[in-house]
Amino acid sequence: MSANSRLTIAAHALAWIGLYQRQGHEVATSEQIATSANTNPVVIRRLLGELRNAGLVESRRGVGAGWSLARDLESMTLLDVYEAVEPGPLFALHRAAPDPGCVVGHGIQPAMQRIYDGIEETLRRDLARVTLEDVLRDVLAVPR
Amino acid sequence: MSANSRLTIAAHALAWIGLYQRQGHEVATSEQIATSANTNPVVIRRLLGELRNAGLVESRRGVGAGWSLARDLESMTLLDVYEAVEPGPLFALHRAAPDPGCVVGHGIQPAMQRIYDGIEETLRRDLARVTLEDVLRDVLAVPR
DNA sequence: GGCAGTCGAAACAGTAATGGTTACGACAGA
DNA sequence: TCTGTCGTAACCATTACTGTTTCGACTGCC
Repeated sequence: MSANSRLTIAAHALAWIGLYQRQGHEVATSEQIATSANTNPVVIRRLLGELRNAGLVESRRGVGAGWSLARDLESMTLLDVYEAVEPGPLFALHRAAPDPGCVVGHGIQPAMQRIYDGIEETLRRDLARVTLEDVLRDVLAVPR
Repeated sequence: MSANSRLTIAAHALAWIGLYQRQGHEVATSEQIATSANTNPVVIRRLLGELRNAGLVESRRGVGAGWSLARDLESMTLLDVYEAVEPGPLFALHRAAPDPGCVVGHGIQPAMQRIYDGIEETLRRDLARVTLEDVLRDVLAVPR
């Protein structure tokens, strides 16, 4: 599976903003977050833009601009982040429709779809169990 | 997520071979399976080659050659198929290592990895619960 | 009013995975 | 020897992700 790092980077950014605000700062810049995540500020802005569409963060423009949390870390789960940055399904069905004249070709898509739906439901439950507050706590608990 | 159809096509192929053998045939050709799955025989041979490496199917060469099941459908689970055709992890960590001098950059990877490990474990349990026999039964149960 | 810092967004390149296709050698049974 | 099928390499098109550059928009401050 061609795994991507979007969920990881998004969680990183949220934890970073949360910690930074806890230290008394108003907003965090994409530049700062990009330095911590070792990537490009535009990559961060793109991801945070999706999180803003989902209502997780807010952005200010102009001098002294930057990003701030729209909600408490405690009220955000990894499922919220996942839904904001990962639109597609985990598994795909056939790229081209299978032969409807074949018994297997006819029945395989509903059968697999039902299985995939169940799996995604479990994944979502797992993701919903972890808040960003949990993530930040675990991050800070890692020994130096 | 750039979902692929490898698990779907592999399950399709196995169900097809299983049903075909149940109808009294010795082996199935990649040509037949490709027709049912509406794809190219080489795509099927590539996938079945991975399933053969995993000990799920066998192939014969020469005239009258083709593919047959190496085990009963009842003894194969979607987890076996998943492991055979999907090597990578579900979620990736940072492409480039985050800043180790930053608290978040330092702790984020172990924290996220632990979460991802738990999620993959759940996924594997889900996949292990479904046998290919279940899949074929569900496929045949889909109304025309 | 102008300056400076930051976001917003478009555009482009590089990389990788996936899937489709062609081609051809290897193999084995008739 | 012929034929049908696998085994495999090679190539291409498409797509997604990531990184990068660029420039306009916005806003606070001087």
